[in-house]
Amino acid sequence: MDRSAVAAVARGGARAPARAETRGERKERTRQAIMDATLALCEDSSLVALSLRQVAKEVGIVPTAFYRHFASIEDLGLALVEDSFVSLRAMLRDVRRTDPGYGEIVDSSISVLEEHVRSRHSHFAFIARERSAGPPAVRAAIRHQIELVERELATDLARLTDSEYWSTEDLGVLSNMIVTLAVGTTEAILSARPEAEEAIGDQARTQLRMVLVGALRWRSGELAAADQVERGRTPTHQAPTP
Amino acid sequence: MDRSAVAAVARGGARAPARAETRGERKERTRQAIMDATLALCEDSSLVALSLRQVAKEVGIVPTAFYRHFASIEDLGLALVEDSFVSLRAMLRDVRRTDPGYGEIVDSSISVLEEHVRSRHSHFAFIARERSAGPPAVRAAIRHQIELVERELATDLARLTDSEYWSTEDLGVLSNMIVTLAVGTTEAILSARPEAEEAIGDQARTQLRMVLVGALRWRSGELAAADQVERGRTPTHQAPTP
DNA sequence: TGTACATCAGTGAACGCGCGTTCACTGATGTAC
DNA sequence: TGTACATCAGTGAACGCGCGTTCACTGATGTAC
Repeated sequence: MDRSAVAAVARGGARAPARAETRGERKERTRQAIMDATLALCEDSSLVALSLRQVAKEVGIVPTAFYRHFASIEDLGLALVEDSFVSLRAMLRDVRRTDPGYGEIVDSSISVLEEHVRSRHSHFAFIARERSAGPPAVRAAIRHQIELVERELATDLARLTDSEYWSTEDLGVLSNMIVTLAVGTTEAILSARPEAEEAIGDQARTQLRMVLVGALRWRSGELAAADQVERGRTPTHQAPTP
Repeated sequence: MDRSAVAAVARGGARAPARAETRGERKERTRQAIMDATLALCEDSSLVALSLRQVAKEVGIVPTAFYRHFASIEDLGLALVEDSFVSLRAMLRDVRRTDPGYGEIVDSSISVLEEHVRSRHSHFAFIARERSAGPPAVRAAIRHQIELVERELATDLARLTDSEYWSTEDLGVLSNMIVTLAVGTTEAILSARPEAEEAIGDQARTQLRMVLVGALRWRSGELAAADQVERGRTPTHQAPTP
């Protein structure tokens, strides 16, 4: 008896394709099935708790067939990092596509985040989870990718701010903060019940506004802003002394 | 042959105690040894990837003796959450002990964070890691504790801000943002090489200042601040229109 | 203080199970002629 | 177009190993009298 889903489909068992697949196409499809199954299976634990046999069983192949595609679960994890960051970069592209002069950067950016986290749920969950819990190589790969995103955001911010007031270093610090908040918002959306999602989005919008209000008042290399913070407890509504 | 470290110590094998331990004291010591060993073992993976036998071996007891102390690894995890938040709350106490009028809240708070993350390294790493990767019950417990901390911080902030400008809701949003940044800083310290720690602390200080500058300019229920952000790209140095 | 019994932290054998990995294999697909 | 051979995705048996959990046990500590 043949219980292999992949093999069954290959022989036209389900939705018979008009044209027979080539060997390469079928292999690619199995590879994708392995990656999809893995994302689903580790959704509520972690890659480090997942066995090759569980994955194979979910896909409908024999455990040894796994090795035709990946050398190990860790290797598979690295491929999933690649895929997940393709999703993340698609999101960044959408964020940038918004006209930055339109006056609603904050609202639209968070909306784009919400939308992508919803539609690419498992990719974003994978990044958020394995970032701190994955196998060492996977963790390192994710951290590296996030660092790249941070640097890109810093150069975006450089275009939007006055270079007279903003040092390269402080742009990096601001970029890091925004990325940290985005990661936090993503985690919140992922772990919240669906009806709470809107509230989380609103919170994120408010946070981003608070940060940008601070950013506009910021002047690198001066203690004025910091002094202001620590001197009074209510807004002074005065211009900072240059 | 007896290779049980616990048993050996109990019989005075190492640094013989002046007074014989009671049965209860010895049990408590083994319990602590289990918790310490677990923190050490899951340091670079996760609780979900840890076996009862690994823990028992590390402690020097037979696997079945584990059950005298915990019903399962998950149960042990919940005990570790308790312990870890004792460390975290000790940190919060130290943060609050700083005179809030002293004018260096930011510097001293981050220093206290750095200090505690260093000295209670494994507790903070445990929270950061299992928060998103632990067994469901452990994850839930950590999220609950963090939520409590967030609410406490919100009431602290209420005392430091002008209630005319700040709604309860916005205080919660600000509190959530500060906690998110603190978690991010903790993760960064934990995963950084020691020589990079100072730079991370400086970054955290700058971020907290940026946020507080924004917070002082914030006025709940008004769009003024947000409009400001989106209208111009350079600081206007003008008072927000009320 | 001495004795008899209860408690219980830790032991050790045993169980059935899922694990990663090896190996020789099958048979459809692909290719050279 | 037809044939002979090569490739290789997936198979299935087998391995030794570590797993969680059961069970009856040991012997030091604790307690009642």
